[in-house]
Amino acid sequence: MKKTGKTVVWFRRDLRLSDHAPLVAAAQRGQVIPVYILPSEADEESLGAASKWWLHHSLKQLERALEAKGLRLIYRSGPLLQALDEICQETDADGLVWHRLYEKRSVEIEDLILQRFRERLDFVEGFPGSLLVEPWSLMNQSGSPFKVFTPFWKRCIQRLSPARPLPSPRGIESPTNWPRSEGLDDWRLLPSIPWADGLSLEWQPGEQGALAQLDALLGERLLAYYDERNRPDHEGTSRLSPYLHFGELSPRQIWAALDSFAIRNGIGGLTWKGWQFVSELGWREFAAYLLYHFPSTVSEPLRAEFKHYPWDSKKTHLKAWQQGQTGYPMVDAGMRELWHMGWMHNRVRMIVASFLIKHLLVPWQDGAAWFWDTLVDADLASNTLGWQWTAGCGADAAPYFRIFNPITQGEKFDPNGDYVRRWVPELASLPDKYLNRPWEAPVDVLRAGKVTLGLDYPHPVVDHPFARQRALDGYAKMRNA
DNA sequence: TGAAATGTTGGGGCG
DNA sequence: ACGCCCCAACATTTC
Repeated sequence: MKKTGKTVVWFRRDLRLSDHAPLVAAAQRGQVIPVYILPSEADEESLGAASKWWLHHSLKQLERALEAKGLRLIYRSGPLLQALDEICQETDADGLVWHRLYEKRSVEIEDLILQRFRERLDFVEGFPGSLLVEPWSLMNQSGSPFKVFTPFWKRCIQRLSPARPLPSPRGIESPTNWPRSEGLDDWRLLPSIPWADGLSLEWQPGEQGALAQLDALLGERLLAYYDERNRPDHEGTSRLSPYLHFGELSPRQIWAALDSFAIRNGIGGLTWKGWQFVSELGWREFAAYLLYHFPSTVSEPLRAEFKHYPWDSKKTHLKAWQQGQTGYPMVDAGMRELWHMGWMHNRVRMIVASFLIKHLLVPWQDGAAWFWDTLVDADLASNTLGWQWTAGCGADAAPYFRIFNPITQGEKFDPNGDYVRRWVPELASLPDKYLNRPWEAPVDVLRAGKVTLGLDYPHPVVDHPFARQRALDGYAKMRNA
């Protein structure tokens, strides 16, 4: 092997230049060759439509940021191992670095890479950084993985290193000859239907967008987070999830930003309500942790007895849910927000998920698949945890009998009806009293609101008390089986 | 980060 | 003054 000091930086879900340990390490060695490889289906869960849209724009931004440093971003297609092999040979690189990912197949591939390339190259390393804590480094007292959030997170916090985020390296050496690159546009990541127009209005993918969003959070939003995070009618949440998923921002950067915000404003200590937001980062960690230790939970319930739940998967019901036509305004508002934004408020995610699983008895995997396809923040670990949590079959899950009432949840968390009226405009003229229960409205109220049920807006697909009882009966049946 | 049924308490209307 | 009922408000239990 010839020592060249050239290093391939394999970008994955770390589409940023700051706090990027592999990039820093590569820049210290010598010439840097940034590469993004579109994984083949055998390498990774194939991306949903919304994720593809995001990825396209995020890569464009990364490309631009690298250009400003005199670098290019080389595009290649999988299989990953082969593509990495080729690029290293073509460029004479003797180094290969990347950020670790933690899904099962990614872990396996990284092991293979280490085996195969360590003999040939001078420097081969996967860096931590996508998570705050490596999943294998944390076990409970009996040596098995945590299955409950609170003790997991307590240990996590104890373990956290106070390391500061790394600045983006300056004066990176670029190679004299650039290898060939595929064209990003040729990958056709953008959808062919005009669906993504709404996404473009709502989101700014890329590192700059991520930092702007973080900056917007650090102020009133963060101070009010504890009280506002459940209000889908307000901008109460951080909206950092897609940036975190694609690594346009690292959890360590967020942690550090929150820490210095607290110090600047003289609000420290564990009592500060702002730490509620940090615990949301904790749930992200917990999700990745669980998926690492229990990879089968992508498709199988963690609690095995749930395999016997008597699902009733009517495709018509699934479709009504997907299209936001269930006749329950809060549910439909959420599903339409999802379609328009590629995103849904977390409180509403819980409501629509509970509705699909418990009111319609559709298997949670079908809901997870729809979220996977339509969310710009679709994340295998978080999606799996979220759906299993709602279904009651996961770790630290909501008990099965905790069935959200889509009517009262709407009235409680969208008290003025702003959220429902925005996404279900055909009901906008109804008074608050009937907004979440239009089928109870007297005929003259419906007429005044210009609503004809079954025509402008659907009748409820199921009766709530009936559906609730049916779900509970199913639970009893499962336990007896 | 539930909802609904059931139980308890206390004020007020009323005969 | 008293008992009775109703019901809101809150607490507890159950799913």
